[in-house]
Amino acid sequence: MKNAIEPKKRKPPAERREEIVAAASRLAVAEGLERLTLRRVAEELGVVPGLVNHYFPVADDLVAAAFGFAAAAEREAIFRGIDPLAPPLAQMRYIMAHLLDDSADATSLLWLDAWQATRNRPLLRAEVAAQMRGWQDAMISVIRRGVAAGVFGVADPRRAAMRIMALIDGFSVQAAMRSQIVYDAVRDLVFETVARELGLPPGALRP
Amino acid sequence: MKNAIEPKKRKPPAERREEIVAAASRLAVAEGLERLTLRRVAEELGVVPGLVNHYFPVADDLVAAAFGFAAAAEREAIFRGIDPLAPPLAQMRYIMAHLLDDSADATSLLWLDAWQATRNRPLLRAEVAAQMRGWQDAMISVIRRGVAAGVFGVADPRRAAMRIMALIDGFSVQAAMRSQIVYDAVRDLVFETVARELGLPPGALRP
DNA sequence: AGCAATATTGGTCAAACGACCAATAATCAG
DNA sequence: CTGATTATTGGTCGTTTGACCAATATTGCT
Repeated sequence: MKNAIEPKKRKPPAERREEIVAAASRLAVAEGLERLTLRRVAEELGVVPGLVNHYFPVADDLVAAAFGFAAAAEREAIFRGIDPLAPPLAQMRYIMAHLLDDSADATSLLWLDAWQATRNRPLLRAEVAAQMRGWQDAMISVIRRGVAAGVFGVADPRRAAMRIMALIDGFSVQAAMRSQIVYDAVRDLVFETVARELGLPPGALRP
Repeated sequence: MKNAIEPKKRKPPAERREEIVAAASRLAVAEGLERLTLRRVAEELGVVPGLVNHYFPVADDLVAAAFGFAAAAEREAIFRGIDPLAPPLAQMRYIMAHLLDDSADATSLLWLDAWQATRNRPLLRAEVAAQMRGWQDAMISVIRRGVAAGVFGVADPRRAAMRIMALIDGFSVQAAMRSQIVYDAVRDLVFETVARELGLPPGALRP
């Protein structure tokens, strides 16, 4: 019984690092990138601030990693829920439903934080750009499948995906203002415009 | 010659207050809302930080006022440049050209800052909401004029304005990422979609 | 002219932050 | 088993921030 309060435990570096990023990601989603500090992450894990600083000598690295973790996790969760055997229209409807869900609020705020913070954090900007590319690639492949199946009338899947993502970005801004009236109206706009972009009838994507 | 360096001058409170807000607005546009602090504003004006604090005992008030000033100034500058005798289509094309101009970068970044900062600043959120309403109202009246003249095919001007503004918000996000390729593609999307929203041919608004 | 009001100064204060560092102890290689 | 490595601790340091305050000087009112 050397230390009755807390035995000093040591974890393999890779595991500890992942643990830190996960905690930081949780904090980022819950309270925003602004409040993501070394001290808060350390407190969340029950370790000393210096330890977090040991793994992330530059704080911006941690912010970028936390955002990347959260964004990738959410994207993968959505795409993991897709039935690969479902028709492309159903797949697209599933994606849109989750992106424009009421529960997407926290994610929208996180993205908004990230876009703003890229202004002064080059590392975060690279990570945000990478995550946006990840979304775009995923969207492109879904569109391609729809085109191959003959249900989407799209000439250039890549450009269509870019336009759809831009629309959803605009939706995130509205979500941040928390005006339910605007929120619903813009959601309708996104559903309609995306449907039109894919050569579908106006209500084809609405849940 | 009591003080050879700087004579202590006193200005009428209203004028001084306006001077402070103007300086803060300048700073907000140039460096972002993040770097808008009492000290920087004071330095910009050549006064002591305590003086700024005297006029704005709560710093959030100054941030909200600075954003409101900048946003209102830009909006009024655009609408003042509109020829009231020009046909509605030309008016709309003028507005869109200025909103999606390359020089709109600084403004886009300011709005992005503001949207993000509403998360923790209720006063700023109210100001942002007010400015968004201002834009929406201005847009509605232009649309109404076009509808009255029979050149815009719009059923509900209010909803059309909301949708158009949401599209432009999405464009601001892309502008913040500074990827020229995406930037141009999204600009095309906005031009096309707004034209479609107003019942115009696809290229009607492109400059 | 004299007085009240207050704009303006100059300074302090505590809080929070990232960065840094020496000391300790757990882990692993030889 | 022994020594090298390094994860982890606990603490300091300088910076920046918003807030606060007493003292002073200017303005406006009577």
